[in-house]
Amino acid sequence: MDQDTDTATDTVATPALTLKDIARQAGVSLATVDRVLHNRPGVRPDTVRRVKEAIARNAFQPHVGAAELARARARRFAFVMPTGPNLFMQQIQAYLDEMSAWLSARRLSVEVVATDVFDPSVLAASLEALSGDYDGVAVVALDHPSVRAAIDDLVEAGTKVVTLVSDVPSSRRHHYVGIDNIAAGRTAGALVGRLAGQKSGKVAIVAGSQGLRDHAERIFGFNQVMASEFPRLDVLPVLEGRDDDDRSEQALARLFGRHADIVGLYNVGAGTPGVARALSNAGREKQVVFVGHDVTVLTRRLLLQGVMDAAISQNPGHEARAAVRVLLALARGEPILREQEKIRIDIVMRDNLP
Amino acid sequence: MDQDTDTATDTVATPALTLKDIARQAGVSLATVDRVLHNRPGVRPDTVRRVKEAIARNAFQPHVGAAELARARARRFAFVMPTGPNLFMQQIQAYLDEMSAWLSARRLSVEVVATDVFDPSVLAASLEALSGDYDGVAVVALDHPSVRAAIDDLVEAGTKVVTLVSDVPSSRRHHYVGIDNIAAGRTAGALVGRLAGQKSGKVAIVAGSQGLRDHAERIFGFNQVMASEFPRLDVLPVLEGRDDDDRSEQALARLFGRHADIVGLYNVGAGTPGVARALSNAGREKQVVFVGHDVTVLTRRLLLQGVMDAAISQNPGHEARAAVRVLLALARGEPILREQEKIRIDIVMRDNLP
DNA sequence: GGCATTTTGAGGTACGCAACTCATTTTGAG
DNA sequence: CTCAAAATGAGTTGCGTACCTCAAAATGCC
Repeated sequence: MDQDTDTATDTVATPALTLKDIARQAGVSLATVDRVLHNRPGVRPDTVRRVKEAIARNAFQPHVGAAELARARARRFAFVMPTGPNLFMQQIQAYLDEMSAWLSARRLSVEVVATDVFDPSVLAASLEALSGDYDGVAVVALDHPSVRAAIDDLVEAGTKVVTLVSDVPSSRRHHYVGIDNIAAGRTAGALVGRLAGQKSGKVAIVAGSQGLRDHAERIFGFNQVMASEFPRLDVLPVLEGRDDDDRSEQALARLFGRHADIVGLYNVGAGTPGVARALSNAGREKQVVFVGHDVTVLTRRLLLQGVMDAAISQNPGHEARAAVRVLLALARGEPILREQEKIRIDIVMRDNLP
Repeated sequence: MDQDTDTATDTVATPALTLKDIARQAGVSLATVDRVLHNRPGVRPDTVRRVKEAIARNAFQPHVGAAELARARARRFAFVMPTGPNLFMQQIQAYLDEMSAWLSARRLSVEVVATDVFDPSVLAASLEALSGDYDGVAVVALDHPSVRAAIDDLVEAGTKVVTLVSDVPSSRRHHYVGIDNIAAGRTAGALVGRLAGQKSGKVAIVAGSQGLRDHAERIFGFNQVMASEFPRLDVLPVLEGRDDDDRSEQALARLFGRHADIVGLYNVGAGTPGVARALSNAGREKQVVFVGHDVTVLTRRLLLQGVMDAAISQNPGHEARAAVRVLLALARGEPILREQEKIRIDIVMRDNLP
């Protein structure tokens, strides 16, 4: 068998060391290695150093399976998410359900806590109530001082905390699983501008509320791009639809009445059904470039019909799984694969619908 | 604490059964359950049924950690990939390297076998040579009868096989990790057509070779969309650049000389540096919509400069990790999370550069 | 009904680590 | 130097599964 003279083999991973080997190398007992590994007290600093060196020198990784097996209690994670009919949140929950086999094979439990995430004090109270019972918490967080305090308390108590979809950058949360909303807004702006072709005219924006951090950030990014790259397009004042179908529809219908030269439309949040209705009632589906967020049953149909031109999307399945994996890695003390857990800004058009 | 009257908790996963429980429920011994679980011979069909029922009834999942710990030998996977300076393949390897800690914590080994994947007999021989030594093989496969036979042999021998980036649909491979190239071509077509605005004119295509399955499929999808949706654009015959910079540049330069009204350009494979050079030498960066594939150092720069308008991309990190996870799940007999392992067609523009 | 054959039970060992106890050694303060 | 406190060693148990052996029971065939 000499055919493989032009093939090379390169080993990526090898070891097979155990804690016993580390103990021997460091010249200490298993018990001491264990103490160091779990930063338990009662080890002289110098000894700690020797053990850590031995671990580093061998790039030793404790066997995940063995560690998990040896644990006394199972790990519990909580997902704190909004009540109500938000489709995107429902999708995240659906994907959590889909993981149940995966979770139970690892003896993990994930509980969904539904609460009013828009009321800071209610949300903060819900978070405080979790203290001590969970190894990790993922939360769709409103950025508010009392929420921040609640998060910091959890972290202080040793719970791993991940913010989901919406971040609280000033808190001590360990990780944020979600997209950069300014970049998402910029992307929407670039799409509206470029898909409008050489046309000039006005561009409408419908948002849930400018008080929501993610909506405000998207609008900011959108305007940034429009101002610098598409001066021929004139951005109208933001309509606030409160993510409500009827409100959005009516506001937009009035706007269409006043302006005949609208060539672009950016829907920042939910309320897509109402926006689409207003658009078709005005008979402008074909002339107006319509960009929105998230891939749902509805936006999928609108894309296929050509009413909607592009959807900016963050993959809910990815977010659900990334949040679980990050919490697990944090709890185990494993490194996080940043590349893997980063949520991308997806541009979805008709032909690359997932 | 009654504040949480409006919060609900929903448990996603619970159990904590073991094999012993299953044995008791099925009225058999542990040994018999073990025989059924690993389909070892010597169990009456009726007994098998009873055991399987007990497993199903309880949605029992063997503890992954315990199973992994109890295994005698470690699992070995091989990645069969092209030799040479293909940037995309190098990225996949880099991401495999990045997983080394993750792998060794699970006592998995991944070896990269470099070979000439474009020569069917060499590739087939490389695959045959792996037989028996590996639990799983991921291969960037050329679609050719002898390669298909080699894959089928591996599968026959009990090795799990995943095709990577390029598929061999007619083989018995267990899974394909990669994108739908027809849809990718369609997406490219839609982008070129829409970003060209109302302009009419000619569209150029540069490919590596129409003999490569993925390139041919992309071109097919591209033409499909152009014909049906952008009749005002005239697609020129495909230039073959063999993924070579100079060849691509020269061919394209000649084309620019002959046609003054080129408004769109689709680069199907590699050779992007040459394509970009031809474009700027002709002084047409601004008038021509340029869409290509993959996000590399180069395409990133071209996107930022505005020379390139969009890149269709498949995430190499995702592909590397998905291939490993799929092989592992197959080897363990775990279910595959299809949603998670599906490689999406990413549209990357300047503002959503990863 | 006796026999060979198939099926099943019972039990053991090993895997690598967490978590614990208790005895022993080392250390530093007085 | 003495003694209490701190640091460490040695050892045990259990986690849930894979994999193995050997004996016992059940089955089917003539």
